[in-house]
Amino acid sequence: MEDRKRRILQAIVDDYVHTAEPVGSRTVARKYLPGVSPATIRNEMADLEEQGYLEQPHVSAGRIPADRGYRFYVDELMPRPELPLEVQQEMRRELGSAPDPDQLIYRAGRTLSRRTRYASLVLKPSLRRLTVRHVRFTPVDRAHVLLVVVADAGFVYNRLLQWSDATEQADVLERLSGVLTRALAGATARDLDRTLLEQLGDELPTRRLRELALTPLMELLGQGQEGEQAYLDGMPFLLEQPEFRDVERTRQVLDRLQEPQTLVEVMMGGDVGDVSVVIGREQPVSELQRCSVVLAPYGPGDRPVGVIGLIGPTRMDYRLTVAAVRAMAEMLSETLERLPGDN
Amino acid sequence: MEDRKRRILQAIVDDYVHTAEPVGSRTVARKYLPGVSPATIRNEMADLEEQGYLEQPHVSAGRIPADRGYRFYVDELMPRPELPLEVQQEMRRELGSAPDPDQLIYRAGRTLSRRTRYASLVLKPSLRRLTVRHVRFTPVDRAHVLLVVVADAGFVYNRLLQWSDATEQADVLERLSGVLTRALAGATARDLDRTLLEQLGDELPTRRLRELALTPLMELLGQGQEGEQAYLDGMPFLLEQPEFRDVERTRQVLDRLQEPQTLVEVMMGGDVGDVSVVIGREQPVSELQRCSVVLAPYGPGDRPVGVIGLIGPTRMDYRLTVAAVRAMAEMLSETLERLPGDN
DNA sequence: GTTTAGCACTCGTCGCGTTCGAGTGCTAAC
DNA sequence: GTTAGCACTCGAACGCGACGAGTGCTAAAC
Repeated sequence: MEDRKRRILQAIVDDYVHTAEPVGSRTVARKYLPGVSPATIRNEMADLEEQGYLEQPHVSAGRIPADRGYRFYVDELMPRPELPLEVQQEMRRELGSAPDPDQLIYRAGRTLSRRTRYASLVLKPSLRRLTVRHVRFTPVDRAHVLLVVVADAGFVYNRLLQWSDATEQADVLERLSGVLTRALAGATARDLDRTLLEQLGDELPTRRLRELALTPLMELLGQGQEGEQAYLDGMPFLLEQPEFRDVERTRQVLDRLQEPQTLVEVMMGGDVGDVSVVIGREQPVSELQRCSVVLAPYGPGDRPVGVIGLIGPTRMDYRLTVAAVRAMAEMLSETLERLPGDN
Repeated sequence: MEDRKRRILQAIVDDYVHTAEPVGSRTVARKYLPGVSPATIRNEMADLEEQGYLEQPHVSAGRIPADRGYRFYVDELMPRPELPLEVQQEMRRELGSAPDPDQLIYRAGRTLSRRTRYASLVLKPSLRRLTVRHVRFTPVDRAHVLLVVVADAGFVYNRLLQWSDATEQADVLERLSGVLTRALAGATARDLDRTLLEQLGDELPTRRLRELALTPLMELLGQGQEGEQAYLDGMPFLLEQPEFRDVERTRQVLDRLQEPQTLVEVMMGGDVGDVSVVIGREQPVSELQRCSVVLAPYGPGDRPVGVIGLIGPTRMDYRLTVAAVRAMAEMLSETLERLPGDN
């Protein structure tokens, strides 16, 4: 694309992102390309529209970026995403030290949405992606045993099991916990093929134990996509955006967004590597076609285990959101590696 | 209040709740009191307004109930709250059996909001209100220990502790867990005065252990109001209500409602006993003055440990919401007592 | 004394036509 | 290839009148 067209597209995206008003040729000429006349810009804009980068809400309005325009902007035109150092520090402070990783990722989402004024998404790592540290069967009352699996970074997964004579079997449960912890510690779900677990089964005294204890454990370890947990935070920030002025349309979006299934679907749409941006219709969920999502994987060290991100109207501040999501994913990963920090 | 006035007030509330339109004397006469002329009704309505039960949006509109009108309705006029048996069964089915109590209360909120189309509130019991069943210190990695407290009904509370040489001290942690569990099992936070914990301290080998282990445990057990956790679900349902047509006002309400602090505050406003209804301005939070809240305590057996409820516009269907909240609180309490149920 | 018919009055909503202006595309000149 | 000029489009804003729901008051009826 010729340089002037790029500059015009960039000008339109920049302006539209901040004003939410269609941008006319006059505005572009005056504010962004003082050397060029509106008429020239009009010609270029007509070209850009024909190529699908821009669209016109109606004849007598200016242009607004189309999905393709945003895509080009994000890939080629956008200034390097950077967050003011002070904002970064504030985010880090707000993230602070949480009492446990669940709280930590929850706070990460919260801070991210507070700081950017878009809604945040967080995907909690499923046990499948983590390394098991500890398995523990704990009697709760006569008829119930709590299975607790502690994983990497201190993520905890519980399951309450029905169990007759739980209290009498305290020592059995104790031994069971020991055996399973020794066997599984350091293993990821991937390592745990049937064989290993069946071998384990042999170590357990009775067949009954095998069923009661091993089956739910395997379920917990192998839980599929329905086991993924996702949080959404900062919904009300979306209402600040003029595109959500229309309550009926907004309701449909938010309705869909409160379905955990949708969140998981949306967050699975990112690349595995760095920050990824999914713009408007690139997204599979039809109700969210006017929204964009910025996602980044996080996890202790470099191992991505979960996803964190932001969702907003396609007219979102990509530079800000990409910078913020990247920064937060990094902070979160760091913190998860160092774990709780001080206090 | 004379019978006719009561009937008129009831008619106005019933009608307004369903239509969201101010109710005129003609409507009342035709639909609810066919024997009486509109003029008579007008006189009565003027009285009711003077006494603060009704208000008039503007001169040429009908009347709508004032907070005081709703209050009288809820206390005296409302038909006995009852949920169709099939709805109750559907709710019970949806609540079903959850893998752990956290999931259970989450689902309870979700189902409650789905079924009533208002937003649901759930207050998770703080450890202070529960009985301790099990205390467990689990090494996670070299530098961290996870403190897990299992309480009544299988509620789980975690805290990640910094700890040097955690792995080497596995057996110490093991013994520590045993000692503390034996000492604390069956105790509520109330029983745990300083003395008991200090006695415990004597049983621990080193002063270092006392600090590392006991301090966070005491914190966890005694955590005050900031330790309360609250969930909000079904926000988008509120957008279906015509009073939330105005985005700006709605944003303020939702903004406030996403503050966990607010939720706790709101949910602490209920009575301890049965279902309680807090109407409009009776509520301390100024942004929620046009909202009402229906709350009920829940807990295993008859011991209330948490609160569940609904929030909606003051023009909410009190009969439905009271019935639903009551039913859900009962189901939840039952389930928490019986615990996970089958599967 | 209570109820009701009649009536003048209020006031918000809706539909309609007008104006205004931002922005465009096209044409012709530079 | 660029730009000035111009006719044209069309949405937003405004004003205006008609409409109608609903009221309060008065006076008559019960």
